[in-house]
Amino acid sequence: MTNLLETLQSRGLLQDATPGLTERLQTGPITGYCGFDPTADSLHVGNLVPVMALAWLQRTGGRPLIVVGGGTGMVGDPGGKRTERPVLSLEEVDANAASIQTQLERFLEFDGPRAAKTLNNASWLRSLGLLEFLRETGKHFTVNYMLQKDSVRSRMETGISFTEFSYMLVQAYDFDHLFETEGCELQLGGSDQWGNITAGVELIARKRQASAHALTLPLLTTGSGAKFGKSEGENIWLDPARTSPYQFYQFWINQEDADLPRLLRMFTFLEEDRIVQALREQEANPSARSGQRLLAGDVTARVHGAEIRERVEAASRILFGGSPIREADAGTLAIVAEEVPQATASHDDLGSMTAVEGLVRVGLASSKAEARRGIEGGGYSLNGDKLTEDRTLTASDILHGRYILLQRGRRHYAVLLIG
RNA sequence: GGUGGGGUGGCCGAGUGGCUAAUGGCAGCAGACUGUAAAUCUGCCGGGCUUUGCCCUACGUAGGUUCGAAUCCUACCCCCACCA
Repeated sequence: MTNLLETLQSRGLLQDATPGLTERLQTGPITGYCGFDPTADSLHVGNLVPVMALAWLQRTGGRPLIVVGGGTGMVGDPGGKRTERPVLSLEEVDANAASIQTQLERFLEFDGPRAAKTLNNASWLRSLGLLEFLRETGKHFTVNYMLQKDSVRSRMETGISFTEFSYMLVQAYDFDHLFETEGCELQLGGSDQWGNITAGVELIARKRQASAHALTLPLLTTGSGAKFGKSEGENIWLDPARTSPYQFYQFWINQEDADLPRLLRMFTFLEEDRIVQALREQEANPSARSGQRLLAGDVTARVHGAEIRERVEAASRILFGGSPIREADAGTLAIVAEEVPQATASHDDLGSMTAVEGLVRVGLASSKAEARRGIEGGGYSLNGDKLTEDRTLTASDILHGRYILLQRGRRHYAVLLIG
């Protein structure tokens, strides 16, 4: 069985780990957990880093636990926020946790001896009394210890609320609770979580004279230094209702060459040999974008299934294959129309509806003013021909009696269905 | 608590009575080049509209002075520095 740390290291998924973890792993499989924010009913691409890490934990013999923060979410993070975080009801958290679990099932095995398990910390935190907490948990920490954490220290100048100050103890309590009830000895988290995680390690050490371990994951940015996992400011979600599979696929296809080595290792389970080979192909013939195709295909298939992958690949081939869209046959256009954002218009609308209105209707522009500006800048096309000015849509714009293909830039397509 | 400095568009940061929807830079979108890449150059970049123009909203908050305020005055809130 391969070693967890070596695997994570080679996958670019290891930022830091407590010193004793290597030794501990030599003695046998470990149970590890990672917390997720249950504020949405879907994971997004940014969440995939810890998910992949948990998957590797399971694949190297461990047992992954997922904790949704229904309890910690109630305390919230007051720092820097203008409006109070909406407090979700237990039902909402449960519902969100359920849909998140469905998504996780694509990455983790929820059956068998190493079955992954989802827990909600509300179930033990909400009933926790203050005095009990202070007595059982608070007494194990000195304020001096807490003040040494970077997260606290960096806030000493500007001020930190008691709630926020205490947050690390609540998270430590989680870890201790899981240690006791699930035999969980490891917590994974983003590198910004190091302080909070080690607080849990500390609690377990003092309260139980036992050792637990921390492992942090790298903060993901693109080669250009921007936050990863967003497109035009929007999160890329796993839920097809939030981000269509086509858009999801396109997100990965559009990654830069320079990021491919990292992304292929982080977000796929492909063997190292296969990745090296793919990168070599990419370098030899970059314009084929085979690396991006491999990445996008792999991740899309895992999240949405092989069948959906076929469909979005087909649509992408048509749209980006180079042949003029006006020459596409009805079947081809039907495939495309299925996958890209679409809106409908009636035959009666034609003759009065303008291209600008069409662009707004299919969502390629958020307002008519934006659409007009975009046309002036040469940013929009209709059926593959660049729009040079706004004009009325007519019956002659309809392809195969049904479709008007609109486009922003080179990458963003949408279809207006006439019916 | 005292003294001084400051709060400007997604961020950084100019502006200190009208020519300011507000110089620059970053980010973002688009165009050219290319490979649905990067780099580079160019355009757009508060919002809306019946778009050679018009209308909203905006320079911490609330009032005030003025024909006219991001710019002046008053109060309040917050931040920073030094002092206590």
